[in-house]
Amino acid sequence: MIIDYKSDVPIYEQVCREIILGIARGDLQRGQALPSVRKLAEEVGVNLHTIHKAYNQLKDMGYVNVDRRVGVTIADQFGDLDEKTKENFYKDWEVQLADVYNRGVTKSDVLDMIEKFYESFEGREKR
Amino acid sequence: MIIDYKSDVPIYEQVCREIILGIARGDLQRGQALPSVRKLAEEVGVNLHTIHKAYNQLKDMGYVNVDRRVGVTIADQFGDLDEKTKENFYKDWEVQLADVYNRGVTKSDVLDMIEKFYESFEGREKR
Amino acid sequence: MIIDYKSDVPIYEQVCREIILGIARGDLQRGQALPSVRKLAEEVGVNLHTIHKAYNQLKDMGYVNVDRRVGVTIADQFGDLDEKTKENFYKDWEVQLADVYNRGVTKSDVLDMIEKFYESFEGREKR
Amino acid sequence: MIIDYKSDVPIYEQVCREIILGIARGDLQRGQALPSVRKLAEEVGVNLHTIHKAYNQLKDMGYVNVDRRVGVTIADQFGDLDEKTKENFYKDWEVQLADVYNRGVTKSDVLDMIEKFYESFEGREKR
DNA sequence: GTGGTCTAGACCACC
DNA sequence: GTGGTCTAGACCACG
Repeated sequence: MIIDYKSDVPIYEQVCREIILGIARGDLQRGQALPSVRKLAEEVGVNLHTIHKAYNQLKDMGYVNVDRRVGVTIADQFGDLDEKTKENFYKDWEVQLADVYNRGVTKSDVLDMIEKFYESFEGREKR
Repeated sequence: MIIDYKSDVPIYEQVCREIILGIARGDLQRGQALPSVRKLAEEVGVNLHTIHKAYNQLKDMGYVNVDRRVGVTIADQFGDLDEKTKENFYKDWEVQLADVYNRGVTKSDVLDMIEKFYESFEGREKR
Repeated sequence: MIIDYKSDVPIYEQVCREIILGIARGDLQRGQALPSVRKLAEEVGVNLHTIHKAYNQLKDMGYVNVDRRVGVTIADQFGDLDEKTKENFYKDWEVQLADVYNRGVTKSDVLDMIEKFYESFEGREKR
Repeated sequence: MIIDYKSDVPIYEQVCREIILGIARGDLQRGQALPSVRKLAEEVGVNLHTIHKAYNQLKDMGYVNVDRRVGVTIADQFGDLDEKTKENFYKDWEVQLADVYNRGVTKSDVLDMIEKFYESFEGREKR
C-alpha cells in the first residue's frame, strides 16, 4: 500500500482509495480478509485510529464487513450506487472535465483513459 | 454563483470551480473582466479573504490575470496542462472510476456522461 | 436460529433475543429443555463461551433455570418486570420513537406495528 | 444535557440521543446552532473527540449540517426514513416487545406509552 | 486475538 | 473562532 504522507488527502482516505482500487482490479477478492487494524497500522506506519477510520468509512460505503470474530473482510456484494450519489460523482467530474478541457485535453484523450482503466478493471469475476 | 455552505469542499474552491465551469461552457470569455473581490464577496456572502484566495488560485492555475489597475480578467490563453498535473488528474479519476465500477456503473454510463459534458463545452470559440 | 455475524449486536445477545422471541411466539414452551451449551454452540457455529454467556444472561433475566443434572430449561414462570427495568425500556423507546418521528414515521404506523407484533404473541398458553 | 458516564451506552451515542430527543420535543429548532465541539465537550465534561464523533454521526443521519463558517446547526429538513432502516427499527422493537410481553406488560401499557410520547412530540412546527 | 471507545494534546485549513 | 486530522496510549467487550 502506497501512502503519500505529504499529500493533502487524509491518510485514512488514501487507505480507502487503495482498497477500492484493489477491489476493482481484482487484487482483493470478495470475502477476503483484510489485515487487522493494528497490523495495517504498523505496516503503513500510522496510528491505529487512522486505519480504524478508514475501515469504518469502507464499512459505511458497504465495501467491507466488520466481524468481531474474524476482523474486517471485503463484502460479498456491494450494492449499486444510488442515484443521488451517482449525480454527485458526475457533478464533480463535470468540473474536472471542464478544467482539463480548458487546458487542452481533448475528448479522445479522456475516452482513451476511461477505456484503459475499465480494461484494467474487467477480467475478474463479475459482481 | 451557487455555493453549498454545508459541503466539505472549501468555499474558495467552489468559487474556482464555478468560474472554471463558466469558462468551459463559454459563459465567461477570454479577456472578460471578473467582478472585483469586494463585489463578488458581497454577492456570494462570504469574507473578502475567501474570494481573494479563489482568485489567487485561479491565477496560479493560469486562468486569470490580476492587474491592480484593471482588476481580475480571464486570461487570453491558458497554457496546456503539464504532464505531471495531467497524471494527477488521471490518478484521481482511476480511483473514482474504480469506485463507481465496483458499485455497478458500466463503462457506457461513464462514456455517455463524458460525451454529454464535452458537448456542453464545445460550440464556443476555441482557445 | 439466525445469527448475523456482521451485526454490531454481540452474538450472545442475538442468541438471547432469538430465545426470547421464541418464547413470546409460543415456539418455546415453559419447562421445555433448551439444547446443551455444547450442542447449541456447534449448531450456531460459535464458541462455547458465547452460548454460555447467553444462557447466563437469560438466567439473570429469569427466563431459564440452570440445573447441572437436567441442563437448561425454560422457567415455568418469569416474574413481572420491575418498575426500574420497565422505565429503562420506556426511556430507550422514547429516543427511538423520537428518531422515527423526526424522520416521518406517523403514530399510526407505530401503532399498527405494535398491534401486529402483539397479535403474533397472543394465542398461546398464558403465563 | 444529561450523560450517564457509567452506562454501557457510549457517551457519543448518548449525546446523539439527547439531541434527537430535543429535536422531537421541539426544544431544538430547525436551523438552530448547536454549541461548538469544544464548547459542548467542556460543558459535558468529555473529550473534544467524543463530541466530534457524536456530531459526525448526526451529520451522517442527516440531522445536522456542518458548516465551517458557523459551526454545527440543526438541518432544516431531515428526509424520511428509508424502508430498510425502518425495518431494522421494527425488528429491534419486536424483540423488545417480546421481552416485556413475556414479563407481563400488556399491549395497552405499551399503547399508552406510545400515546404519551407522541403527545410530547406533537405541538411544535411540523416538518 | 479482534474491533470499539475514550482521553490528551498537537497541528492544520478554513473563515 | 470553527471543524478535521493525526498521534500516543489506555481500557473495555467480544470471542
